[in-house]
Amino acid sequence: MEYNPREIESKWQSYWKNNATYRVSLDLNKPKFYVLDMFPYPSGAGLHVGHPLGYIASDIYARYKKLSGFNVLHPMGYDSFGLPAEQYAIQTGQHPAITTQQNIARYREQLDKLGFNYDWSREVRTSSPEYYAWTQWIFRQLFNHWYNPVTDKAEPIDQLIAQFETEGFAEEQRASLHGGIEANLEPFTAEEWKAFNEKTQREILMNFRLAYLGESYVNWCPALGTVLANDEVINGFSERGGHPVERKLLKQWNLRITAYAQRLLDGLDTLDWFDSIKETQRNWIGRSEGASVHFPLENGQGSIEVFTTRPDTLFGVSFVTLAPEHDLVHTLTTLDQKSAVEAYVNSSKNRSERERMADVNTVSGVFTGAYVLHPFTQEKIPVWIGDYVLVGYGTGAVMAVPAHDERDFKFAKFFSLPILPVISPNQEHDFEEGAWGTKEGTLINSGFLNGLAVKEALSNMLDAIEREGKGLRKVNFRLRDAVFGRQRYWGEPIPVYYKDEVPYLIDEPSLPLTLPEVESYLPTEDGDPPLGRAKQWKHQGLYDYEQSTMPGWAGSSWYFIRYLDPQYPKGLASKEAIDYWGNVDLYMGGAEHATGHLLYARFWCKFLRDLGLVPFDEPFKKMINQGMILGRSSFVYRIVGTTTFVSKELKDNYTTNPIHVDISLVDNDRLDLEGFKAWRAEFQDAEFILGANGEYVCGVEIEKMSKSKYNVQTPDELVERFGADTLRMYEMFLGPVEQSKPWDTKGITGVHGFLKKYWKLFHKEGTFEVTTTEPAKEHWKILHKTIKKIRDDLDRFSFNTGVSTFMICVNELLEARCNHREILEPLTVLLAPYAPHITEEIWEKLGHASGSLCDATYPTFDPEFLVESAYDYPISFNGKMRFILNLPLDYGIDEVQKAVLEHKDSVKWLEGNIPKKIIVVPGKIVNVVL
RNA sequence: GCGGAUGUGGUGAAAUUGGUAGACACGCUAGACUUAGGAUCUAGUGCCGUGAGGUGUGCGGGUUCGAGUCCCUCCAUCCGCACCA
Repeated sequence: MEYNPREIESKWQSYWKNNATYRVSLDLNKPKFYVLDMFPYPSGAGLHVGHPLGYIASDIYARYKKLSGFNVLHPMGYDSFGLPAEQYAIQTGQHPAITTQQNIARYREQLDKLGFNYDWSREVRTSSPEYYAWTQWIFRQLFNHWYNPVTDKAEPIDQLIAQFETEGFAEEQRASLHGGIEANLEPFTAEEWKAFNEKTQREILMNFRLAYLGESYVNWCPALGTVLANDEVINGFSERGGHPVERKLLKQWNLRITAYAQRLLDGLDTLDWFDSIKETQRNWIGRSEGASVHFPLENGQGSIEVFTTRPDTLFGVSFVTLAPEHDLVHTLTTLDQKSAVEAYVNSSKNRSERERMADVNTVSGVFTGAYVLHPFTQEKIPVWIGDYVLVGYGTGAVMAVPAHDERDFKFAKFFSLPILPVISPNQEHDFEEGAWGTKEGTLINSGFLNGLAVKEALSNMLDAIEREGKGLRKVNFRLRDAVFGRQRYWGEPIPVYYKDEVPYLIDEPSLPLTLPEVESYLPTEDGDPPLGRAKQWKHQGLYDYEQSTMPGWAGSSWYFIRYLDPQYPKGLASKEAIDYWGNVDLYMGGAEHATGHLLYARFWCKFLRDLGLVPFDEPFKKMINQGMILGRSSFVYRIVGTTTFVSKELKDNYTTNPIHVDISLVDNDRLDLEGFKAWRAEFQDAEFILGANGEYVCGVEIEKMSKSKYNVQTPDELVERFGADTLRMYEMFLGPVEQSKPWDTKGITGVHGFLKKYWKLFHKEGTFEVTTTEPAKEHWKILHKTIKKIRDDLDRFSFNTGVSTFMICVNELLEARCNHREILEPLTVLLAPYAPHITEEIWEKLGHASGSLCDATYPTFDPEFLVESAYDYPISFNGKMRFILNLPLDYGIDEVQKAVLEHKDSVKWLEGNIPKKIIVVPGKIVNVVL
């Protein structure tokens, strides 16, 4: 019987489905293991070979854990809200729910063909109302909680209200707040609080809520009619569609992720993730330590607060710069400067992010006419405006020290402002040429800091600032609060309605607040989001609902919890399920979510932890990021002005144009000539100038997979031709799973050949035949060597070397003509995670008529079988290996040395010299030093 | 500019703790069986050299009996961030 993957695979796929082989349930007698794939967005294009790479790796690992006695949770679902379905709806009028449903069906079909061990009874879809009811529920909690900096956790807003009613809001409490809470919030007494009307009270509380309505600059994309997150904007263009993006001040729902900045940073140290991702998150959170310092206005009307990481250079301040959007710009500008300032502020407002980014080197700014006083010297310091200062970072104002900061230097040079060195560099430096930005040197011109090294000056100055009430030590984060509203249709409705323009939450029993039907998915004529078209959609028939929907990352920020108990009607998941399954032990997915999904999910997890809803602080303990699979495009070379195509090696003899050719017409870079002519009408009369062997050789380039480049490889055709087991093993064989690599089917025959050889081990002249006789020592050795290596490779996620190990094992067993059941049966279990179909078939043929191989036990390694009495020592002379010498392993160092020197080949390499030293590492190597 | 990663045959790669560099596979070369199968089997295949041998892990140094692996300098490529005070 021939190995027939198509027959075997459909047989076992139905078996697994009919017997619910992969369904798992809570089992307190077994240790749990949670393996999770980042769930896909079901796009219309279906899966290409890049998608399953991570799924295959996690599937192998999940099966390995299962066979090792763990109760393994391995679920799958769909991140099914998103812009593409909405765009499609705008073009065609088809409801996004229908498109999404169709795409999911296609994904499911493709996934099923690859033989994954997902427990599909646990499927979640972020767009289903049963699921997003709980996404909305979490929003309610965020709205109803604030971050208490004293206890360092989220607490019910009712507790804060109770405190306001008894104690009011004191200045000291205001000072201790952090995490984006408005700095200009005025203190009030309990009596004052009680006297406020409801609207005022709610406005004050909005400053504390973790989900809050706030005015902020957003990335507005006019073409898409929506706001985009920073990570959805690439160089001033939308990630999707490539439309221009501009800055716009908008009232938006925000999540106060900044309250969790420190915890998000600290948590990274506990995670088993790649350093690159952790480092990216650290940079994104961007913690910097320094001080906020007040510069009193010359006219006595308040002060400008700046943030600096270099308070040691305070005596070198020659001006203060405000961001154009800074609140004080209008009040402090003098009459003479008014028109110049207004012109500048307006021009920078109209300058999009894109333009500002494009010319980083252009200096622009304007003098306000106002002055502040230096906090220590009382000298007059001019106040300027410059758009190199960002309103969203620090206080939106900087103290400019041109001698020691490159940007301040450029600004000072451009406007001929004074440059005052306050650090004497420890090497040659010209202060006319540039800033001395490093923290090395000795303080000069700096009053009480003179003579100190920078480090000492820093701490002295910080002490002085606090002691003299000029400011405070402060930690600043680059991280901004996350905008939580999108002007789109296909997302979770935000469970809020408005009464007198004040937002109120929908009651918990009324959730989910489902999406209304609309006749078009475009923004309204008035510029309202698509939900504005649902005129009858009102709370209790009276009050307008919020018209924004949640961003794409809302549903994906907690889906890993829903899988634990996906149908639970009374909460995110039952307590028993959460306590048993806990957080994710292995998370598999792309590295592109480093600053999006992975940060938001960690934030929500910490919040839910604060509420006591989950017992863990981090959602994903270990993560592996699979590399991207790139396309391998093929080219033909058309001689200009003809329909003649020339083989690659001859193309330089002609003037040619390269043309992308569909990779299905190319095998090992050789073009299928007839197929090419039939491919497109314009090529039907094509003629070819062939190269050696009468073949047409195509050119090759590595590019992203894309329809227009004809280089998309879907898994379907490969599964059809070679089977899922071959594709699974081949994707693993390509290289380390975390590495990006071009897709290339060249090697797939090698892996397919391996499975055929494995099949051949059990068959003699077409019939299944294994012997129950006792295997030879050599056979046991091959098996246990393989068990050890396979387990080691799985434990370090080295799937590519695992495949090689199986190849070596099967080659050796064929060579040794081994068909002993005692060897081949454990080998079958060992291989099962990689190739689940063929091994099930063999398992059945081996006589396990009932039950699945999935219930077997993974073979364990017994070192007994590998014990050797002798070893092939590589003998080196001066570090160069010269010959192999087989010696007993119980030889002592002296005996080894003696044996080496007595060997006939040693005479040649000694060249009559007496060795200076002979290094013997028992069981490893011998090195003779001459 | 900052941060992270990578650099090994014609190709994908392996070498887990400093110990035989190139396992495994593709491709290629030669052969066997056959005559259309995208099959199977055998042998060879880093480079130079007929050979003995020499040489070889981006470049240049260093540590070591011994370096792909550790240290220093430089180069190249990829990814992320980027006026962050």
